[in-house]
Amino acid sequence: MGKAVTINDVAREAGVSKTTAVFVLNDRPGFSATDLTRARVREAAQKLGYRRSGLARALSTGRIYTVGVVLRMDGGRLHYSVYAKDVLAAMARACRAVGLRLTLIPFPAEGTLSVDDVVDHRVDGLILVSHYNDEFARQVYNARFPTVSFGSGYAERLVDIDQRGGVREATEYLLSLGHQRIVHIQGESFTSRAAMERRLGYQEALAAAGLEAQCLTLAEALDVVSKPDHPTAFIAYNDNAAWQLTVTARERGLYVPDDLSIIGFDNNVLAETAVPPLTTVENPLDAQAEGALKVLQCLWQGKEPPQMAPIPTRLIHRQSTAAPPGLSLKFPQKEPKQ
Amino acid sequence: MGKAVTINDVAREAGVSKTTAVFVLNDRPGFSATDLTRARVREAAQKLGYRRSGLARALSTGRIYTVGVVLRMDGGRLHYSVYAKDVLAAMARACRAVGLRLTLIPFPAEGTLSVDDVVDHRVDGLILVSHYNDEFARQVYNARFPTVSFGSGYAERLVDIDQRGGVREATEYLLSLGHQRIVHIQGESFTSRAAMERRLGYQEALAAAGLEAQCLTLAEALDVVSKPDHPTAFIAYNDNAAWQLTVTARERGLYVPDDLSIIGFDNNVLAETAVPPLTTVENPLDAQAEGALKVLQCLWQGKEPPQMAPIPTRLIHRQSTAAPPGLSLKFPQKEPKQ
DNA sequence: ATTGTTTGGTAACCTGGGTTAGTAACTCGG
DNA sequence: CCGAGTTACTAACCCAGGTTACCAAACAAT
Repeated sequence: MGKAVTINDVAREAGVSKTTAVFVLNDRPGFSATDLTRARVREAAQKLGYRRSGLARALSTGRIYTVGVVLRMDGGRLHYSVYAKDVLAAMARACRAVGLRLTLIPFPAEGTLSVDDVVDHRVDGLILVSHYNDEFARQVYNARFPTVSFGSGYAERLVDIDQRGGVREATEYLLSLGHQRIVHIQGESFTSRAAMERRLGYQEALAAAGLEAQCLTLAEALDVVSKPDHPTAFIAYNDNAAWQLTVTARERGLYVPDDLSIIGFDNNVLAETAVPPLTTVENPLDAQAEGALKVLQCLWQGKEPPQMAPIPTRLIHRQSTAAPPGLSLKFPQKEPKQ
Repeated sequence: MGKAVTINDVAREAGVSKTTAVFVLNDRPGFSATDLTRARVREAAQKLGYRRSGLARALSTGRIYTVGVVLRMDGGRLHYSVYAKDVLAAMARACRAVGLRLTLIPFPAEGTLSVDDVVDHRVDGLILVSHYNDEFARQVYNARFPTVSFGSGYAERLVDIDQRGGVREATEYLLSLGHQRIVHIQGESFTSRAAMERRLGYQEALAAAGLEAQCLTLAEALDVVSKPDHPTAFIAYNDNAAWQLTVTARERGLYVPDDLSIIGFDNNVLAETAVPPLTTVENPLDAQAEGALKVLQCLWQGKEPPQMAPIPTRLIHRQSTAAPPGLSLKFPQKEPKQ
């Protein structure tokens, strides 16, 4: 618990000025010193166990090398838990890769944050995830604080994945398997950007195939699946909905994928855990996190960041998709039941 | 993007010294100033949009009011995702309540962290969660850095819940319902503190009732449940295992709780989501988080923190528990099948 | 020998707050 | 009206680093 060793202690020990100690330890380009001097400084630092104060450094350089992630941490639904953890993990990896630290700024369950709250967190920039509060976002952007929106949210400087393209590709895949009656299970917050984009992707694909689109809520879909002439394929807003549908289908005596094809979205642990494992659209969180940091880095350099193209997704093929029952006779994939 | 307003700007604008400005804005007790002076300083600060730098403040006070949470963020299993998010949320709430910030220090998937890594994160103290690396914990403790272990982990200054008591109570509840054949589904890492404690709680309760204990892995339990003379009750290491068991039981044509009682542990979103919702032992993460911060606060004040008593748990009654089938005739709870 | 240039190094000041030790001016009791 | 106490305020220094501007000595070129 003794006093921390400072650069002054090191300089004194090495018998040089503070400036020399700083320059040697920072390998400052253009600074010349004899090898002997360098060695002496390094030895002194080593001997005293010198560790420089990131705080003081941050104060004089004006950079603290930390980004704040604003994230709703309440909200108990299963899918959001998994998403929040995955986003944080992706951000943590991306930060680590470029030598940044990460501070969690939980968005309160009720009320809101103010710019002052946030700035007091001592961060160089902000990543807004799922804040569900455009007023807050507007404040932060207005304060000209380096900020980027992650996924759905305030539209300015938004780094998002290609929600629409992902669902379109998934829908096209179902069409290519021969499905004609494909239903979309839409997100609960119909108006959220992500929910709208995903629905649009589905609608575009069906329109291109000349088929009629049908969007249901999860509850409606769970209901429809027990009807005799249910659709042959569902494309869900996320993995959780897809999973719930597989469970319900199974209870109704339907086999996935033999009787029913289901595609999810996110490719998170739920998709792997589901029985059968879900075919799903990958949500490239790592790429998205890297993209968000790139935008912040632009802002720190004073450049206006380029408009980011939506990050491409990828369809992950697992066991929840197959040709529809009618066609399965032509391409037999299972024993006919009974 | 203009230069930030400093306390000096405020002082100049108000026509007072920096000291006066600082003292007025901090409401320093014992400092006397006329109301006029106070008003002038406040107005100047308001007018210029002054916001004090937490960084500079931290440098001079030596406290940055931030705790680091060391947490493994990889590890894809569903239950861990939920747990990690819940722990972070609880820590975030606890920190917020006492005016601390929270920095996430992800424990790398491979390799380890060093004390230097961690100290560079500019935190006043550490909470070690699920680090799974005692060597790292030892290093940090040896460096005399204010640190507390959250849940399982290095034993020094451990803040934990009453794992054993929770399972004991749950087991006793099953006994009180009349169950005689109760099986424990044990955690995958048999040697982890939490897994051992929970198993002990189960064993203690059965021993007290003069019954034989039987501990199985989840795989074994899923297997056993399809046998004709399966046990009538299971107490699982966590909600996820309990849930998987309900799903499997359902597929085998068993109804929960009529044919089978199941209790989980954690009371997280999985327990609520399961069908039927799980009776489970509450994992009081909020209390645990508050406890961990209390320990840190002791350390900051130079006091050796008292040994924390395990935080009591609570049995949450939901729909996955009932009297065993044999007794249900005496206390009819369902229509006999067939 | 004189001048210019490079090498090696340092004093002094900067970041933006917090704190200590004082000092003038006013008030009060005697 | 004189000393003691209080009130109102401030100069100077601290935190632990980073930076600027400059200087003396060594060396090179004229």
